Amino acid sequence: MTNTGPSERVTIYDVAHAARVSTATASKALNDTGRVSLETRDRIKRVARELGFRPNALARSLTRKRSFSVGLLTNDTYGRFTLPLMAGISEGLIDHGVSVFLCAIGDNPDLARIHVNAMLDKQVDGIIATGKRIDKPLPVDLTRLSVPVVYALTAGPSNAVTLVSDDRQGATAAVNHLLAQGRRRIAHVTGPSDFQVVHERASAFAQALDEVGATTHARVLFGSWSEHWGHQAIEALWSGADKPDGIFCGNDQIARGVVDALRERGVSVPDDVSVVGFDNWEIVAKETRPPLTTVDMNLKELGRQAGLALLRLVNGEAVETGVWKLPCSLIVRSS
Amino acid sequence: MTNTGPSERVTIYDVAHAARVSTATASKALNDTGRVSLETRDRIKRVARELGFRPNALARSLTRKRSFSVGLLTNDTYGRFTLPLMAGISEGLIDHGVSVFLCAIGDNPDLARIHVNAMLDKQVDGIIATGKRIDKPLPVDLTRLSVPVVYALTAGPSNAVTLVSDDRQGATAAVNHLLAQGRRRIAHVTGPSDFQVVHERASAFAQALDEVGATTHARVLFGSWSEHWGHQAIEALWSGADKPDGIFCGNDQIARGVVDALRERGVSVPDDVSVVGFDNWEIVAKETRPPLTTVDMNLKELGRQAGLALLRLVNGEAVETGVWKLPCSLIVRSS
DNA sequence: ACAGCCTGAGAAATCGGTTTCTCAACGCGT
DNA sequence: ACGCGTTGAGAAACCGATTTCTCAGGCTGT
Repeated sequence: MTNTGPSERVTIYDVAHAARVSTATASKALNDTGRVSLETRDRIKRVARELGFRPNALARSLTRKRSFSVGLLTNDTYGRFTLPLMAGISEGLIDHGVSVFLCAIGDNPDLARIHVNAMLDKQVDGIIATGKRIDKPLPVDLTRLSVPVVYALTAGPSNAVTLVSDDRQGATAAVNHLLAQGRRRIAHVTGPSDFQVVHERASAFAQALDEVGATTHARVLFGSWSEHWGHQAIEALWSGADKPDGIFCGNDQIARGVVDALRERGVSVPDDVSVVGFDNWEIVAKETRPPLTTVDMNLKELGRQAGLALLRLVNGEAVETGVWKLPCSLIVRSS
Repeated sequence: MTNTGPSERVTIYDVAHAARVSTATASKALNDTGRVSLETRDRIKRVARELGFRPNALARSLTRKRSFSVGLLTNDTYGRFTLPLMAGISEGLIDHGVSVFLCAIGDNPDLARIHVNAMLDKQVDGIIATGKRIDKPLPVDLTRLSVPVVYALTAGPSNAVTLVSDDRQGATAAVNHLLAQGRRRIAHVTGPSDFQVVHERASAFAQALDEVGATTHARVLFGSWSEHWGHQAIEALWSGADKPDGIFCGNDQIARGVVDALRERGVSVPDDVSVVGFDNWEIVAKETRPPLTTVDMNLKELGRQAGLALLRLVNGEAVETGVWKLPCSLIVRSS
């Protein structure tokens, strides 16, 4: 029963011959197109199944002018954002028979160019550009391509579809959670002020406090995206009077630093101070003691939507351009 | 100067027509094959350049029976291993015009089957299977495929090429580093005992100590791959007499927990105790206080080699089967 | 001057499908 | 019995390359 030889692939000619019809009829039968009697259609399908026929996607793509593959460009080397996104894209597209070429281009424009050209040569139906931050574009111009492009978590031109998480809504949910815990002296320890998301989150933070009239104790501290900065911030906050009872952090690493620093000072989380992070990077959030309450950007869903949006563009369907903000979810743990 | 219309692609017919030759001659000229006069060859190449001709890879693949794309299968959802590997594979293959289909299959056999079929339909030249651990296979059988398969960081059949990091060598380097610091009472805090790498590292640990006759104080503690376990292990070690002055950890997360726990006990790292981790997961290792000395598995290089090995198999070249162990590097930081 | 070889180039087949066009056979209404 | 529309199926063109085969013309040797 061993499969001798390199198992020559079964072509549509083999199927047609075995079913005693022409390849034209075979093709029409297998694709449920054209005029073929039900009887013949079934017979051909049965024969195809028996022979284990699998159409050569390359040949099909050549005439259909659809390769059923798309390119995914990323400059995220750690994969912290890319892989969840990728998983979502892949999941959303595999149902439509679409596969994904992944290209990690870093910040190298030449490498990016090479990869984009390779993808275009392979006739990708479209491209998804992803990055780490929404206010910087990838190091390559994708606006003059002959295929549609969708941007996710990276800056795109205004006439394109760009998907991002709704950081404002996420931040609001985080602050409202702190308020619901009865916290009123809330600080925001966040990343570098040249990130657009930093401003969005900070502005939502301020507004949410404003709405309950709790602005008196509101403070925003800008720094870096590191645990180290979380420590420093606590040092600064605890060296003054009016210590906060709630801290909303710009990401989980900062939150991790904040929680660790508080513990080292003997401040109990969440009894004395409640802390909320951002990103739901499980490897950090779950290992923090106590596990971190944080905002999840639903990257997988964002990826799915990006994939489906690209598919609609490929099919020539109308798609609303501009920035799509997808909701974040608050993941409540013990902090 | 705007690009009106969907910019019809330039085909080899256009080039041939513009250069007043047949497509046969054009093809031969552009590929530096066949018999074409130098003069004609140059003219055709010039025309092709002027027209911006880029051959349709699909059409080319159809006759050449080489798609110049390979599939990458992974069950690693966080991308901690996959993305560096991917970057290496991609980097090694792009020079050869080969692109990579990435499929995240998790632990779902059906999904895996679907993706493998999609890749085969798209005529991938080969497949690279990657995972998180070398003693478990992916949830799909790749042994009866019509294309070559290379395994990286996952279990493969013995007659295939499997690339893994040389954990024994890496662990030896780690222990020797501790010994070079003058440490003699060394413990090994590592992951679950049902991981093969855990045994390899532990065995290398024991052997390295044996060679300098320092086995008296050698202890191996098995646990989980978490920071939490690092804390617990320190608690256990410090509750007895004969506390270690050097700790080799099974991964960076454990090491992170160990270092944090030591700091909380007022034990100085590295003055009182030296700690070495494993993985060089920078996001953990660099943020540990002090930054972690750790073993890097050189995953990018491993990926590059996996890609090149696959390419050789695709080209029908002889490749030594079995397990290839690639060296690890010790990254010395301050711990 | 003629057979034989080499060179450069094109015609045509091919890869594995899809799609358009054509056509024979059949049913139906009158 | 005749015209007409419908149906099922095949022949052939096509997608965009590569590759084999063929052949005219020039060169060489005797």
